Amino acid sequence: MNILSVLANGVTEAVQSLYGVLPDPSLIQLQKTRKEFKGNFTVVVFPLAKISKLSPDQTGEAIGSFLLEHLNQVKGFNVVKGFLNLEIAESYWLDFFDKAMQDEEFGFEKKGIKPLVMVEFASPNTNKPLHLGHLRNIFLGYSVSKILEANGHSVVNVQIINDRGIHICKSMLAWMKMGNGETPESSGLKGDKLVGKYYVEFDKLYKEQQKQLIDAGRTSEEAAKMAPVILEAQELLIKWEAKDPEVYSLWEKMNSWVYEGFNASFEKMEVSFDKVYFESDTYLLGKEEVIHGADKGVFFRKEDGSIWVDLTNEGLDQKALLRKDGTAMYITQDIGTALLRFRDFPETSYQIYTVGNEQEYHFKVLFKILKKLGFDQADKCYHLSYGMVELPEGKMKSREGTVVDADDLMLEMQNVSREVAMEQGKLEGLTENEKEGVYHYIGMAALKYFLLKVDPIKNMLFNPKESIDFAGNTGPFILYTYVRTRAILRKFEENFGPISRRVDYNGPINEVELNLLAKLHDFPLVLKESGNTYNPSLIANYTYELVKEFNSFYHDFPILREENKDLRTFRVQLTQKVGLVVRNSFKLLGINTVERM
RNA sequence: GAUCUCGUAGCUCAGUUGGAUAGAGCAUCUGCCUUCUAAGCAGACGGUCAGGGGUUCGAAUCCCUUCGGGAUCACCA
Repeated sequence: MNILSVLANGVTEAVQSLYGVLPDPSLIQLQKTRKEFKGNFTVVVFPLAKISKLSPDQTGEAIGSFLLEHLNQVKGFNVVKGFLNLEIAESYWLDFFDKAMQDEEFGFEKKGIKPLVMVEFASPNTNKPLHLGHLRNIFLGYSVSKILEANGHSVVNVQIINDRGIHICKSMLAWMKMGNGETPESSGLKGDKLVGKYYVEFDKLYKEQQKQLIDAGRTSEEAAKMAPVILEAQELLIKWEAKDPEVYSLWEKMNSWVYEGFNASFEKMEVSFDKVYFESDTYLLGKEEVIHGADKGVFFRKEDGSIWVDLTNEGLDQKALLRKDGTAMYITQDIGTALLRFRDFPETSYQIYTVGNEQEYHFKVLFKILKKLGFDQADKCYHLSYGMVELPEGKMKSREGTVVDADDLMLEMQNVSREVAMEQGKLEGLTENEKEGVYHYIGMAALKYFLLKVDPIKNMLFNPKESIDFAGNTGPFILYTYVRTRAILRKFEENFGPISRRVDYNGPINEVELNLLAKLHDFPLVLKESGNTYNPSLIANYTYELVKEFNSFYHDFPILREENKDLRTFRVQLTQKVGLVVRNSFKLLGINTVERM
């Protein structure tokens, strides 16, 4: 049984036996003892003093004595201003550590004991390359998926690619007009970059034409509607929907370039998907379902033929689902996608959509619609919303060229990492290839940790000029500590053979060792909490605290140089376990560890 | 205008269901490498937890209100 429940039960018994009242569980408040006081866990006495009708300090003393007498895990206590601080016996910590040492998957639930969860993330449009905002999305979604898995769920990672619509037609049109048959091979450009380039070209041309129209006396609204290129793009979309062979094959060709580019980026990011959905496969299904819903009377038709849903009873608005010309909208395809997923994975318990917080309203509406259509799964759809990544000058805007390109940033991180590593010069003996691998991993650790350590719901700031730190509360700092643990273990094994998984040490334990054990003790709780709240930042911050504690230990006490054999082994075991928990935590964040740096 | 969300040190962020004297990193300053990797450790400096009111034995945390930033409220995606 967990020590916290042991203590809670003990306090309950104490109150009942001392004061004859069974206390409500909410009155038993246990927390970790603050550093400046002696003890490991603290009982907040104030609520219990109401039952005892004695002063908090008297009550604390009485409960403390009771626990000392009845629980062998408690070896001492003190009462300070209404707080009962309990000291836990070393035998409890050592026993815990012995169990943890034997549990390779310490803190992890057995995979698959909980129901299947679908996690959607990434979900790019095919007309633009990936940028920093996507990185936050992708790292967040991937990490949440890993965390849920560690909490015992089966998980499928999916993404929906918005591969159809006016946006890709714009790129296609510009390529037809100005591309001269350019391909990724002929230009040396990554496929997504090439297609993105023509999207920008389109926009330039479009703006020029609008300006001419405005100069000729049109309003800006009129100009936006009548510029020749936009009309051409719309025509292209209609041809596409009619599956015009020429248009369709161009669309297929350009999208395939984009996917090749995306896949190269995903590989660098070290993420993967179990299934990819395409809007072009789901929008017709969505249309059908909307029409079906209108026929059933779940939705209603306006005079012009457009189809709407009325959500005013749910506190929302009316929302269009199908245009008067019968074409699909953004939400139409989302309905279709959800449907397809329910069919593909009927055993799914939760569906998690990792999408930015600007779409909160959209998902509220979507889930209500699915519910109205009679899908019970709608109750188990969850919008994992996250804040924007802002630049010092505000939001990233592609039109103003202030987007931070994902590939560029990843490359930049690797470069910085190389520079720092060269200065340190600790990688002698590795081949150039191995070194580049290390630089890459360190760079990705810096980037991923930077984006994941912040609470997802908050907007966060990225300052390109300052680049991402490698010291302090950062990925590389944590990696560095991991590498230290690895070096110690290597040397220990060279000299003394394999490390035992049984903890035979009987104490004493010094304060820093105890802090480390207590931190390790927290790991399963943190993992559970981060799973319940879909929040990787809890893992990130936990890992940082663990590593801080270890560095302090490493600095103050000899490990390999410890002469007492039993103590040396204990400290090496502690080192090993810290290293493993760091590595596993980083896995949950989607970060790979390195052996040297 | 309505709804949602955020506001904690110069900057970037932590702060578990309300608990003790609000914590880290960066930046600035000071020590510590012939001993397990100094991308480290230890210390100093730095706060009206946006302002005001309320609930409570106790509030950064809950409620009300004002101010400030962001987002959303399309037959755009």
